[in-house]
Amino acid sequence: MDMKSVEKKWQEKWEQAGMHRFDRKDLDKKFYVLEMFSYPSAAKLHLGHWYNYAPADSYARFKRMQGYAVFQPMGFDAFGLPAENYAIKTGVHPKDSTEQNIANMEQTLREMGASFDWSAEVKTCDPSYYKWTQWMFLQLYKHNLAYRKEALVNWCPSCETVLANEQVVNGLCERCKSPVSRRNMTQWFFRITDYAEELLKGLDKIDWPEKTKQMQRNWIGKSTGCEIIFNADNADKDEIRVFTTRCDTVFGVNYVVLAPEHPLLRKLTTEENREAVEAYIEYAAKANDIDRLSTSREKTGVFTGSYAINPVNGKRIPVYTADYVLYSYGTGAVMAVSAHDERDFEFAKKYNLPVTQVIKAKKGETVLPYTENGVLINSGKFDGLYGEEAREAIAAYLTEIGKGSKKINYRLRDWSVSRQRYWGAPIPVIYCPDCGAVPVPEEDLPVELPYDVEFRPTGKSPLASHEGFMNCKCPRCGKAARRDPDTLDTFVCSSWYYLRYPDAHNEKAPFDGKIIDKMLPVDTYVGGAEHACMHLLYARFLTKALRDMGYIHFDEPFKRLVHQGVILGPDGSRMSKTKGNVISPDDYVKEYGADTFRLYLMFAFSYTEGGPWSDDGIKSISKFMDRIERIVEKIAAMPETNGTDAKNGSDEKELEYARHYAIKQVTKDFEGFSFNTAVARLMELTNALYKYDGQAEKDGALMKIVADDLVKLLAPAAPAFCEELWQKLGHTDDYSIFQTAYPVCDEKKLVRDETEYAVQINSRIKCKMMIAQGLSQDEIRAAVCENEEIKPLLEGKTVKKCIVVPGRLVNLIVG
RNA sequence: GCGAGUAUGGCGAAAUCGGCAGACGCAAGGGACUUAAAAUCCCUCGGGAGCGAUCCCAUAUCGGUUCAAGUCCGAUUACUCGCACCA
Repeated sequence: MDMKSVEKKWQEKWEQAGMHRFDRKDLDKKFYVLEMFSYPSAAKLHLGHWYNYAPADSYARFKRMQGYAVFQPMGFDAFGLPAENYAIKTGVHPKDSTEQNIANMEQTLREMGASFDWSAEVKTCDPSYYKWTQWMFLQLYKHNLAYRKEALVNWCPSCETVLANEQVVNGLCERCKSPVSRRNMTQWFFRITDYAEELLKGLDKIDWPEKTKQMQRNWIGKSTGCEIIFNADNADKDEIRVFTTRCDTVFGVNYVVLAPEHPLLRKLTTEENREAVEAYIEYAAKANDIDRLSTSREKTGVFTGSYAINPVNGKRIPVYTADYVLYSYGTGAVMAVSAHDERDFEFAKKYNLPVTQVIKAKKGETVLPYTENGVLINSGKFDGLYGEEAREAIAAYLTEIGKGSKKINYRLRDWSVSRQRYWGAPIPVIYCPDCGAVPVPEEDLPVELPYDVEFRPTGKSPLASHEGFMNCKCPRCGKAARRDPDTLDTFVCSSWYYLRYPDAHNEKAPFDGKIIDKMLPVDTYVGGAEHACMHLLYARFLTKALRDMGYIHFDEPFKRLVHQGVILGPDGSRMSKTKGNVISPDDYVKEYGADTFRLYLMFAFSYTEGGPWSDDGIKSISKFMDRIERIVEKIAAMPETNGTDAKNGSDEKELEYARHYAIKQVTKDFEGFSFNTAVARLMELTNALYKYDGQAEKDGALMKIVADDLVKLLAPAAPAFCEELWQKLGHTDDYSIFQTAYPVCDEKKLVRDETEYAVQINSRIKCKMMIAQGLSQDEIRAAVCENEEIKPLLEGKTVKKCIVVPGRLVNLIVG
């Protein structure tokens, strides 16, 4: 078959008929299949796009044939650094390159033969979209979920912008890999931490890969403990609050440590220690820049000269500062228990501080530092208590004396969303000398991104030097004011796009809540695992925030999540231009066609695993398709009965069995994204059809039925090819195979008269035998014992036990 | 260091709730058709022993539970991913 022209022909037909357009009158049968939208890159679709989109589209087509009203949209995550970096390098404006790239990618996505509903396309860089991204910001602001504060932020010196914690990988910028430093800047934040607990709990209710859920759990990092107040031994009795998960060790506190950024640090530093402490603060700030990475880094710190009082035993203990304590976690201060914490122990050894044991192992020797649960000693009235019980008792005591209470801490930080870059959605805030930060009124949205901007980085936001953009009037008092020169993190744009698709052309609102409540959640979301702690977490946060504002009424955006695996280069490492191991799908599509290439991708890999690329089998897939085409053509030309009446013989039953077995398995495999086995089952059915065709007498009508089903089962995976075969089979009145019903398995056809059993004696296989359907266990046992191969082996022995696994095996235990 | 995951022929991979390991395919070898090639069709194909029917070994390694283990339990090794001074 000439795949090129066949694909083109059908792609045009589908488009003309609007077959993939979702019709709102089908809302009650909706099935929302979504693939993560892509960044519009300069090149055409790469293998990763193909591997994500093509099989996922087959899944969507499968659901459509099952009778669902499938909604499968596509769009572009079009703002972001690469377009801007490209612009800096080449001078081509990000808007121009992005639009060009989008046009190219739309073209190849269409050639892929995927059934996207292009009428719902969204592009995040389009003012009609980012108007509503800005609207989201305003709603979060209105509900106190967006706030501005000066904060130590991650700064990429090469991209000259702030990065979110999620975008810092091993201390390096996620994009350009340069070391990230820290800076104090005034930034906008989203209060994602307000949702920490719900984001954690919600994971139990969704059908996501366990690994991804685990990653989110770790990222949120819940820990249960206690906050304890240590009063400084000074005139003000300043309260040093520490967080600990081990309040059972509180009698063993040897010193207290403040993070170098802690606000109390300078106050608690005595004059004779000031010089050393100031030097240390500076050292820590710099060290943060260079190697926060290394955990084996030696602990350092200095004494402040002050002391604090342990609230449980009144002991006077020194206050230190050390950068092994992080200001951003907990309270930024810790109580150091040298005997029962590895870090404190190391620090104490280095600076010759005392080590006080207050826990001993339940049995055996206690080697310090001992960090496990244990029995309390040297802890006054709490001596003898163990582990959790001890923590409960001490927490209760601290509460009683007003020096602490139970506390839950999360590792998750608020989401920093300001970016000092040009190519993004402007932050809709105006700064008035009198009124301060004033949100742009909703009716003034969008705050449009001007085109004529010098986007080469200067360390300041490019928009800051665009006077036409910056100057405006304060919406509150009308005085001259300035706009926020920063743009929003692109993850803000992508945190709500799945809500826009179903109502993509709404000009009055981001979406109509009534429609969204019916269309969402996304039934199946397909995309890469690399977004586990970023996009997938942000989207969940935004969904919950919008729900609490009353705009939507569901808790989770993505009911089921599937990650495709990664296709590596032929050498087994990640594809990259520098390694020169990049495989281009285009060459294969040109040679074999898009359907063939898609079918190969589905067959050659376990979808969720991926693996190194090899094209060893692509020819065989092409042959497999030829093989189907030949038998289809033969059957189409066959007279219905071939001059005989060979009906309902054992060969016909076998063929029926093969047909229904394939229906059952392929259905199950598609549902489970196990495409490789689904294709294998279709190969088996094809083989069965050939085998039957080899008979002298055959039932042409039956073969036609089987061929119809075979083509239908294959259709989601090779759509244009199967449309063509469907016509060859004589279905010219039906418009499209995708408007026919997916085959349904008839379980009765899977019941065979006889089944092959494996017969074991003492768990060793001795022979195989056919056993009729419906025999009782005793009858099976009797039949097996009479088997001519088994009987001699039982001579002179007694059968002590007989295990029958219906339809599988019989195991005789003899002695 | 902590957490999660993976490990099956020459290769890609299958294997329901613990029930015939290697489905399906690639590569390889042999054969048919052909003047020849391509295409197509048929056979063999985890390892070892034997003329043979058969027998033994085999799912990273070691041990356990079970009539029965790729699958469950414990330990070990290797690789992948995530987190990484989180108190």
